[in-house]
Amino acid sequence: MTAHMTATAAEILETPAAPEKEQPVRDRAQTQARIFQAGRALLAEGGFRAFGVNAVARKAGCDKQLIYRYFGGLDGLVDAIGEDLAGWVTQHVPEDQGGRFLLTYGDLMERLAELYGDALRADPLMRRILVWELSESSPHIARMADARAKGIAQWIERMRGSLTPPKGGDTVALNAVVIAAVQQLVLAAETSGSFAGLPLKSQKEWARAVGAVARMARAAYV
Amino acid sequence: MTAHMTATAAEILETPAAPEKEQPVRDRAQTQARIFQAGRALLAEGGFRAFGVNAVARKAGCDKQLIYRYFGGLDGLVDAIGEDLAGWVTQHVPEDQGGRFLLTYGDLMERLAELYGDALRADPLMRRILVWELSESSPHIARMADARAKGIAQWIERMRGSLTPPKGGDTVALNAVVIAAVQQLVLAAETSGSFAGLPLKSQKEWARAVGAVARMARAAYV
DNA sequence: CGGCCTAATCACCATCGAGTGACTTTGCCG
DNA sequence: CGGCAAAGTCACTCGATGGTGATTAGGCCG
Repeated sequence: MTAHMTATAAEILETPAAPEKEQPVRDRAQTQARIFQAGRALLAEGGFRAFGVNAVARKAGCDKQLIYRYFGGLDGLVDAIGEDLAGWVTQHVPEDQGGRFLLTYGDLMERLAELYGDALRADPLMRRILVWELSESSPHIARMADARAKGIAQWIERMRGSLTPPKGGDTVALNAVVIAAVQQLVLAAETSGSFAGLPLKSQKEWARAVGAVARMARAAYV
Repeated sequence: MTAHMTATAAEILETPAAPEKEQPVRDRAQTQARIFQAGRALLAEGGFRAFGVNAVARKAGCDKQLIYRYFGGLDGLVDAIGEDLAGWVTQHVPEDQGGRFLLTYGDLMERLAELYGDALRADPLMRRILVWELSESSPHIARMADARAKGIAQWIERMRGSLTPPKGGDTVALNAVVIAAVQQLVLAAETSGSFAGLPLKSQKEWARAVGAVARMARAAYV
């Protein structure tokens, strides 16, 4: 609720969560980081259902009161986690060409689909947050979604280089569709292991899905 | 948990939820239907977060004990709702051609995307359940997802008539991608009102999104 | 050494959730 | 009319939750 005590994500992450000492006692920054990481872990493992003051405190191995003191409550903690994830796209979706030439705008989008999918599949926390976004709307969540949208836009901006988008195509909409498909498939893969009859468990199966997305992307961009 | 008392969805729906009498007292079928509808409504309105024995009983205007008696608990109620939704695709996604000719397989998929999107946008309950599917995996939920996948497959089967799928294309994967995109966009539209920079609030904005999906579908199927 | 600021914990509250057993009411049928 | 099974309600336990005020414990500095 109140944010007067809230520490920025950057401050917290300076201390690298210190796995060396279990209870270094009396180190505020350390404790703060422990709470922060506990929150992340809890969210990543159990989703927002398992996410609560008591649970976080238990996992962090400290009193829940400290969550209120250092983060101004659960909301503050969520904000901190969200802030930390603001630059997620730029941090987790690489900007290389994987040794291949991106000749058309379609190639570019194909590559984005591939990389975005991989990044998402490697990050349980982000997946949980995406589901969270779908299940309720709140200020924090909206901000995260916005940041991600901007990140994707920037990625495209930087990656496309001299490639020009197709003349008649509605690139914003087409991009959104590609990203949407990838996202839904990744999320569905986790819980149900398949989507609309398409199995999505093994790496090979995932490759098949990505292939389909790629085909559509390339085809759509003239 | 136990299912010995569980009534089938069909049985329940025979009684059309009787909005005429508020408290018809002492009518088991009626009460059962009230509980059933309360569960549906609660799920549709508040999602699975607001879904619980107490809440359902409150909404149904009866004692929660009856939920245990008539449905064998919350799980049983969920099962009943799920059963009722088993034929959702066939019931809610129409099988007409909207007065237009489906000349290619791509046209067919375009039409499916359109109709599936509309059906989903008109059904809050189904949307909630889709999100639910993404946030946890349970037997009920898996069954519902399977039923939906089958429904979609049947829809295509019946609609395609003499149209033949493209030779080289992986239709299963391509279809899954199209459906995935639509689904993700609909779900995102509800909570955040946009997706990856594409606004999704008004009907016009939605049409834009559908247009993009359609373009990709048509392009992908040769 | 002693005080003091602060990290951290303890003890507690109200509330809500699932779940259960005992109870009361009602309609029906002999 | 009497009883009996079914429909429905009540009252409670138990555990977990979010949230708060008072209290303890520890390091640092004069």
